[in-house]
Amino acid sequence: MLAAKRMAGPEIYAVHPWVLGNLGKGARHQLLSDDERARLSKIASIVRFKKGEEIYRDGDEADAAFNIISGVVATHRKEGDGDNVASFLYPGDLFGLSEEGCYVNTARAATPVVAYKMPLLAVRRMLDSNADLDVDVIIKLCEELREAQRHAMLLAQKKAITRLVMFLDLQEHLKTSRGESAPELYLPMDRSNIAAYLGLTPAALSRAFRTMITDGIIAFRDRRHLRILDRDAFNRLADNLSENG
Amino acid sequence: MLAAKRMAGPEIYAVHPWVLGNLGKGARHQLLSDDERARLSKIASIVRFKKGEEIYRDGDEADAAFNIISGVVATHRKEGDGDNVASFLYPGDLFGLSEEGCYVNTARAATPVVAYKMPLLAVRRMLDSNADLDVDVIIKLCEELREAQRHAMLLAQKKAITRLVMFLDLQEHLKTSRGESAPELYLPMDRSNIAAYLGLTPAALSRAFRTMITDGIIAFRDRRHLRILDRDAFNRLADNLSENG
DNA sequence: CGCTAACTTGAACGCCATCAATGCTTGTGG
DNA sequence: CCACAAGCATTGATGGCGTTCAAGTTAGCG
Repeated sequence: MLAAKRMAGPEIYAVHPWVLGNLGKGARHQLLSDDERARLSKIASIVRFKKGEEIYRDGDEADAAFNIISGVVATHRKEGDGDNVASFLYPGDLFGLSEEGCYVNTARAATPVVAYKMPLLAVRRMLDSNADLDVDVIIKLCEELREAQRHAMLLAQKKAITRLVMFLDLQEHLKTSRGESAPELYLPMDRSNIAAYLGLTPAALSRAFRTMITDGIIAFRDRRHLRILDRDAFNRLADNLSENG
Repeated sequence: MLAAKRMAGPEIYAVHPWVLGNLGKGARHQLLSDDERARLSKIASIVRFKKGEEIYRDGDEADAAFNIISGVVATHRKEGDGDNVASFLYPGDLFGLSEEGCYVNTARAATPVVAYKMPLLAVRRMLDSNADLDVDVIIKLCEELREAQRHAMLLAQKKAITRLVMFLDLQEHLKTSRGESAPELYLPMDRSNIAAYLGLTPAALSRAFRTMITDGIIAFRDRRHLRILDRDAFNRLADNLSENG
């Protein structure tokens, strides 16, 4: 059901770190040239995963990197009380590359997923012989770094609602950075996945949603589509965060 | 009290990401060649900061990068309920580089600090004209990324003691990666800084310490030096985390 | 030696985890 | 297309833990 794509092959999107300072109006750009995509597609194969299926496991030998075509992947890490979600990955994202030797976290399909699978060895050979890709890797790493730091700041919040607002805010930025302008926010992943990302139990997440619904700040059309009704109240919560009133 | 250094100039240390997979026995290596250090030292000046002093502030125009000679720097970010510590930076660390345009967090001396200050423009010129430094930047970014992800996983823990154990574990790895083998752990920063890093209040941190002391797991010589007495109990807590026993 | 800031400790409250039961969706097979 | 089953989400009740506010103590520094 994708819009027809003339050009096949991996697509890696990222915001250019030195185009904008903050996560303001950052749009994501295609990092790969047509030539690079063509060469990558020669060594890539298309793989499919059912929702909930494991793509790779913590400790497995890292032999391939993945580039998402459609769907959402969640990377997990088992810690103390169950496993937490370290990141959500969307179409255009690349994962499985940062590791050498063994994967350091577990990747699982949060929705049905279609992806390019590329043998790590071949990718690394390309990187070695192509200085241009170095810059791309740096850009991608910067993006992942910023996201990890945002995630940490989110998790440092003490109240469930605060974390949820930061999460929704982040999702909105992702949406606009993809160029979508729908008034609704789409949350493709399960509640339990969101809860794990927020460091909460599903029950606590549900209550936080309920509170915001009762206060008339947000409304759900169905379990995955929500709309922000009271933008002022929402921003008041969000501003709390980035500017500490 | 540093060992005499024949060679002056910036030093940037990092673990090589593809020497070891995990944070196992990873030792940090000097990334810069003597030549690079010599050239960097030409554009660097030495600056000093008193404990608590602000090095740069969120939103300031980013005009310089810093390389720590001695002391500890904490990067802060103001969020919802006060400001949290995003990272601690030690001698050999480089900071203020990831940004272009404006600093995205506030850096503050957690102890008295001596550092090299390098104009960003000059550093960037060097990077552009020197492909070797690209790899160094990638290595450094990988390291920061891993650390940010560990921080997030730490913050996803629900109990104060769990977070504290993960933090102490991390400090131990840092110590061994610096090649130190003292039986004591040295915590140069204030309690309030540690609490902010752990996403806790100083009160909660104090209670977590007290519990571990009462249980005979750790003991303090003074406020900054502690020793792990019951390694088994400590590891049991730590293993809890990475293996979900 | 006294001051100040940081740390610790105490008591009460509030929020989230936990456990358990109900209700809703989704996917499967008849 | 419908019925059923299994998983997921919500809701309720309770208890533990961390926050909060405040007082007392210690450490660090002039």
